[in-house]
Amino acid sequence: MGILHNVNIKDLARALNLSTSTVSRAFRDNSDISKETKERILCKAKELNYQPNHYASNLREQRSKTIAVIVPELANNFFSLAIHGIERVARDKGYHILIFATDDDFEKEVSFIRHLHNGRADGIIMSVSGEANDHTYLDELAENRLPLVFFDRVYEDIITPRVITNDYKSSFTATQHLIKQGCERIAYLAVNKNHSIGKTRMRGYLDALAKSNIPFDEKLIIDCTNKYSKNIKILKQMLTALKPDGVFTSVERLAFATYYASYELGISIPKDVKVIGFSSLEIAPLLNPSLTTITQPATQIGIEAANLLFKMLDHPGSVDADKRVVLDSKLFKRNSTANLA
Amino acid sequence: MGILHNVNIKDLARALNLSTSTVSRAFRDNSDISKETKERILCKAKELNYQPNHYASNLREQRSKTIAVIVPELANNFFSLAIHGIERVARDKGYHILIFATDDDFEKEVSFIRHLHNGRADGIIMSVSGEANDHTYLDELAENRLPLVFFDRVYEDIITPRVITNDYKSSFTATQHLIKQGCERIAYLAVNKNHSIGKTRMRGYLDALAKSNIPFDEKLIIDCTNKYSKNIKILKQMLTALKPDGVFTSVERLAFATYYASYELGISIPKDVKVIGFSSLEIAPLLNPSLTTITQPATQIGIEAANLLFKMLDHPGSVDADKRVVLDSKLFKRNSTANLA
DNA sequence: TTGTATGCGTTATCAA
DNA sequence: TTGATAACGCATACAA
Repeated sequence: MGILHNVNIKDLARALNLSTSTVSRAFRDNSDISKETKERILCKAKELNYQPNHYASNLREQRSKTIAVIVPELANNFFSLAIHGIERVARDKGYHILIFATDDDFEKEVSFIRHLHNGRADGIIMSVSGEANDHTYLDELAENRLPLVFFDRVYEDIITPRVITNDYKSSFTATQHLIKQGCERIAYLAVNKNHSIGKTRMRGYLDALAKSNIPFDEKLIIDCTNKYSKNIKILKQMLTALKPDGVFTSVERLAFATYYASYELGISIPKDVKVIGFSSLEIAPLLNPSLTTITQPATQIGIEAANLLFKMLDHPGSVDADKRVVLDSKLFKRNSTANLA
Repeated sequence: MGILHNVNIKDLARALNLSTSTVSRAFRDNSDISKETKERILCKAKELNYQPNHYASNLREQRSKTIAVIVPELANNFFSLAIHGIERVARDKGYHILIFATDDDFEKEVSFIRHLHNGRADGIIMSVSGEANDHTYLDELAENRLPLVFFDRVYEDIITPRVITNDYKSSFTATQHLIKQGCERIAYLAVNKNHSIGKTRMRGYLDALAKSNIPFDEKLIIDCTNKYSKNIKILKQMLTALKPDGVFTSVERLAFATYYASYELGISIPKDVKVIGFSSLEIAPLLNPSLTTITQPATQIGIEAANLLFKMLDHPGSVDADKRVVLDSKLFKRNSTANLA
């Protein structure tokens, strides 16, 4: 390793007997510069492995050409795919992305957002952590906060563009599907009942029950956690005590937990209990039994969110603050909700 | 949105009737400054939401406090977990990570690496794309290239610290396991036979066959691709034409493809063919049938790689260039290799 | 077409 | 303990 003196624009200029401004011009498109000198410069630059210093450029130009992506967690198929979509758009635009995981910790979220006002990112794409807190901190920054786009998990009362799916409709459809397959005691599994997404999805569930005149049993609404072992305990308890014939999980992870709990208890899916869940798992067909899913267009959500942000960056004012893009999820019927009767 | 003039150190200094140097000192630990002024400054900073400009600091300090992570792909459980490990260490150190996915494209890898010599990152942690190419470009940068740590997929001939698993041993064990379960015609599925990891894993397979006096049939070495549909075609062809009784996949994705192909052909796992694969899938027990895996300590690999890099950054010269950390993978026997006889 | 000079926001050196 | 000043590497306005 040793001394790390990367060659800078001065070195390059000296090596070419040119001024730094001329060299600088060779790397920008619009400036006046003769073809030959430009080629000479680019050639020498390659030879010396010159790379314009990112920090100096950004400081000078007052923009970073990077966008920050804040998500609750990374080990999650939905967010992986969404980030992938964002990354594709960003790359096309010559931008980089900086990823932050809040681990569903509100403090971290606030800290990240505040921190980002140091010029490190030109804009933010975020899926929020929770909303049991006072998040008006976003409004406090309002006058000069960074361009911000929400996706999937949003704060309803913060007015900024967002890309979401039709969670109410999807939940309604999912619940109806369970009912059609013969379920009458359907448990609803949520991680955080107060989360905007948790609430919306639950409304769909409740309304579907009502429409089919199935009485609502509050005990069947189960509040789970983010801890695997704790969830298994909760679910085993739930499955034995309440004997549901259907389980609707509002989050992918809880579908897996339901499988594990059922295995341990010797409860058969779908014979004893049918399972449906929101999930972006690509190998859902390979599960035992294959899992019926409501699948969000995760990559597309990322793409739309990025497009929205870039529109805001490229043409300030061109995107209404209350703009919302709503995409449709898709129901994939598989064996975990098969009617064996 | 509007004008984005973040408050800078000058604004803050003016608001306090102090010089910028004094203000700057308040944010550094070692400098002399009176307790009261420091508190006054920090308080006002909070009030005005002042964040030291990241680019200016980095330009001035000549270090970025970020490390770059280069991986072949992101939609991969192993790399997700490894990145997670890296991120944990980096965060503790007050560093950020910048993630780059090469999509197994060697050109991109070269371009990323070159690009990173613009001061954007202080070091690089990388899992390489392929090695069918001339990658001595890394050596060309050698004199003043960034501190670099390889993990999992490495270039054998580039001398830099690395964190790997004992792939030879794991493959040997995996193949032996299949043999013990009664397999005699074991197909070996690789994505790139020339890849360092592909080669090492294949040697383990070959030696295990030899040790059990099972003749080696070259046709059973299958070179697959990164395209799902193409792989399915290759595997269906292979399963029908060669009738293996065991399949050893050197990459997670190929195990899934084998499942799909078998489903489509009506071939039963594990009755007709047993399957084992390298995989970091956490829900392997939920597959149909549950998948026997060789699982690498992915998160730990990331942690070790990051620790190594930070050691290099903190104490230049303290890590030998040929340092290698070797971790053990673990074999999880499940139903995909069950002996039903 | 090319060169000179200035400033982006910060920190370190030196002087007060 | 605090302040003035220069420098980090680059890009632009302006001069040549």
